[in-house]
Amino acid sequence: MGTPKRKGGTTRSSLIYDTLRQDLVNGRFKAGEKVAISALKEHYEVGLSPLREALNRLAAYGLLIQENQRGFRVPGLNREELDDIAEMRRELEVMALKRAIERGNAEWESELLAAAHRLRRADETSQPVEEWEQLHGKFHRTLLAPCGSAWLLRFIEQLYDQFDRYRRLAPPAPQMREHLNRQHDQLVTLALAGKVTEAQELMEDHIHRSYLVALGACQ
Amino acid sequence: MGTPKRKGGTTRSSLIYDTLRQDLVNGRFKAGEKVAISALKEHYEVGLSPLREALNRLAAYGLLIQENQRGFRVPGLNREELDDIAEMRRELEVMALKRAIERGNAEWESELLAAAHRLRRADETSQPVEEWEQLHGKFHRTLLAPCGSAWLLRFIEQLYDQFDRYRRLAPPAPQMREHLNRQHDQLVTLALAGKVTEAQELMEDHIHRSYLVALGACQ
DNA sequence: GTCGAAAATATAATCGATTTTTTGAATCCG
DNA sequence: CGGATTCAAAAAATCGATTATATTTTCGAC
Repeated sequence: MGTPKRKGGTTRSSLIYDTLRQDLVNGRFKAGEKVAISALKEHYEVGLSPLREALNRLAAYGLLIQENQRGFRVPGLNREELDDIAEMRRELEVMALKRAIERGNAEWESELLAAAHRLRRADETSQPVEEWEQLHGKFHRTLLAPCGSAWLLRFIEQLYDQFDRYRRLAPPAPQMREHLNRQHDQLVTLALAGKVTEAQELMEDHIHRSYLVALGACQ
Repeated sequence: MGTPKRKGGTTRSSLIYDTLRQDLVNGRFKAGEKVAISALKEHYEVGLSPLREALNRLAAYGLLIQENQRGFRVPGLNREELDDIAEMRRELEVMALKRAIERGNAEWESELLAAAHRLRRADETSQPVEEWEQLHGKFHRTLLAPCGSAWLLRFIEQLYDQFDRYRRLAPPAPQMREHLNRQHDQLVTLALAGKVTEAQELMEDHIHRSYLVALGACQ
C-alpha cells in the first residue's frame, strides 16, 4: 500500500561521508591535524569499513589529504591556498553565471526568487547559523544551476566547500555581511533582467568581498 | 647507503586505484556496464577492502558512478557529456596556458623542450601506444605546470582523463593525428616565445581537433 | 499465458579480528 | 653527549566472515 516503506537507499558509508563533509567545512577539525580514525569511529559510532570508505572519498574530493601508510590529515589553512581557491571560484562562477542567465528558463526564475527570499528571511529573523548556511549554499547553487555544464557545477561546488572552510572560521564582519546580503538580491535582479556583464561584475565583487572576510581565517 | 631500500610507501588500495584508473581511461570496461566487484577482486588478485576503497575514490574522481546499495557503474559515453568535457577542457587549459607562459622560468623551458622531444621521438619510432600516451599526458602537464594554481591543474587533470576515455576509444585518424603532433611543437615554440594570445588560439584549435577525433567514440 | 507475491539467490555493505607499518621511547656504542 | 639501533606500543591497512539489501526465480491464482 501507500506505506512509507520508501527505501531511501542510503548507506552508512554515505551517511558518514555527508556528516564528515559538513564537519570539515564547518571547521570542527583543527586544520593540519592528523585524523584519528579510531576516535572518529567512536565519536560517530560507525564501523571501520564505512568510515574508511568515506575518508577515501573525502580525500579524492579534496577535504582531506591521504598519505599512504599514515592515514589522513586535515588540510592546513594558508593564504596562498585561499588565494587560489578564491581566484578559481571567481573565474568559474563568472563563467557559469553568464551561461546560466542565457539558458535559464521561467521555472528557474521562480526558483531563484524563492531561494533569494528564503535566504533573506533567514537573515532577517536571525535563524541559527547552520540554517542560514544551508540556504546560502542553496541560493548560489540555484543561481548557477542552468549553466548547462555538469562539470563546471561540480568544480564550483568543490571550490565553494573549500572556500567555506575559511569563511566559516573567519571572525564575523557584520557590516560586510550586510553588504554581501544585499548583493544576493541585486544578483537576482540583474540575472532576471538578463544583464550578463553587470551581473558578472557584481559576482566578481561579491566573491572578492567574501574573500576579504575569509582572509580573517588565515592569521 | 645507495641501497634500493627506498620505501615507496605504497598501499594495495593505491595500487589498485592506479591500475583501475588506467584501465578505465583505456576503455577496458564497457561503458555503462555495472562493475562486478567480486570479478575485479579475482582478476586483480586483491582483497575486498582495498578494492572498495579504490572504487570509492574513483567514484569521487568521476571515473565511476556510485549508487547506494547497488554498487558501481562505468559512466556511459554520450555526445553531450563529451561536449561538456571538451568545452571545459578548452576553457581551463586556455586559462592555464596564459598563466604558465607568464610564470614559467628557465627550468620549465628546458623541461618543456625535453617533454616535447621525447613525445616526438616516441611518435617517430612508433613506440607502443601506451608509451606514447604516457608521454603525451606528460607533455600537456609540463606545458601547464607553472600556471600557479593547484586547483586549476587538478581540474584539468580530471578533465584530461575524462576526455581520454573518449579519445582512446575513437577510431584512429592518422592524418589528424599527424597534425595534432605538429601542434605540440608549435605550442612549445609559441610558449617559449611568450606569445600568449597565439598560443591560446593554437591550444583552442588543438583541443577542438582532438574533440573531433574523440567524437568518433560516440557512435 | 500473465500478473503479482513470496522464496531463493546473488551482490553489496558491514563487522570483528589479524597483519603490516609507523611512531616513539629506550638503549647502546663511538 | 650525539646519533644510530632496537624494541614496544600505536595506528593503518587488510582479510575472512557475516549481515543487509537487491535481483532473480518460482509458483499459484486468475
